[in-house]
Amino acid sequence: MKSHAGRRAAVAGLEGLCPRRGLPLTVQRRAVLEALAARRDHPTADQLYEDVARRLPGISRATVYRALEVMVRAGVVRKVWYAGAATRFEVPERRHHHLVCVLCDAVVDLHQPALDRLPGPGRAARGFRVLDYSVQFMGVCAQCARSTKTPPRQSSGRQSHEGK
Amino acid sequence: MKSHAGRRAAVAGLEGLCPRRGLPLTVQRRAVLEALAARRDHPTADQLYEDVARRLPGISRATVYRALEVMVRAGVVRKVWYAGAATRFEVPERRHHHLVCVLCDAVVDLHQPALDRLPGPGRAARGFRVLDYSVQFMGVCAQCARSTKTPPRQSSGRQSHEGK
DNA sequence: TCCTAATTGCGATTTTATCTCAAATGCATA
DNA sequence: TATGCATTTGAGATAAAATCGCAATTAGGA
Repeated sequence: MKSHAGRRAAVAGLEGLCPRRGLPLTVQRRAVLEALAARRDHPTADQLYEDVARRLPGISRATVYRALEVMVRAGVVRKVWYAGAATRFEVPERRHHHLVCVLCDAVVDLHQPALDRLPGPGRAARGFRVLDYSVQFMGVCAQCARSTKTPPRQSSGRQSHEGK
Repeated sequence: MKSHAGRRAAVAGLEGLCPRRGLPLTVQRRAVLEALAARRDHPTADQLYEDVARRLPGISRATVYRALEVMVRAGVVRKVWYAGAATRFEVPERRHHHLVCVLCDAVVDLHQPALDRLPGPGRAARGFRVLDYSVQFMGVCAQCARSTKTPPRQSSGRQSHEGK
């Protein structure tokens, strides 16, 4: 039965899940990734759980959450618009941008004049009234780069200072 | 001096809280805003509650949450990196950007080739390894613009200061 | 100062995310 | 193809974050 697994056009990035020993590709993880790829919006973990549970009855909610975390660290999946478990706030002042660490979720302000006058969203955003914008750079902060024990690639992160 | 905020006394945007009847400026709201302005990071609602409770013992957690919501809608405060109460995910594909409605938190993808080759964060981001970036346009979606025409409670909705 | 609408505080409730640990599974190796 | 072992899964409890309803209080215009 696994011989026809590729029939579904192997979801991009799946192979990245197993760079070496340590990140097994389970049916649950595959199902979560396929469920995510099948949507065109930005589903929450719970929405994905609903989707996956339809194909894999009995799957645990925790498994979906864990699968997403693993895949985020492997770079296969990305968090959209998120900063840890809680919403964060700021007072809008002069234009600034954000550096976001994909490993520890830290958000740091960045002032970069070269980015302060970008073109607008264009006609594709008809009906959307733009009030402001900012650029988000996703990457790995210096601290995480250090605490990550020489990763074989750019994946396989470790949770060392994940708390709050 | 008035063009740019940074003062502890007159917190920028506070006057925007009372565009007309309907958004009273309470001591609690002022305290929340001042607590937020006093920080240089991006605190959570709970962190702000801790800060405010030091000056206003007895203030309710719910009040802090509500004050933040009101101020977000008034444009005095902004949510950083947030999409409703839950984290959202996506499979990273070709470069795209996001339109984010500050009223309903909807996130819509936007493809805009003019934004696909922006300059990097520069030297200010020393030590930060950039993996990807995207532009977030904050504003009001068409749906919310319609339903906010003559709001029963929040009158004018917000003041525009786009070129800030 | 008076009056009215809006806000506050409190506690309960909902939503979202994480944890523990025995049992099951993936996968490298032979 | 079978075997061994580290890793993952499932289930429910638990923690964390956010919201809700209502009576008492307060802000702000007249």
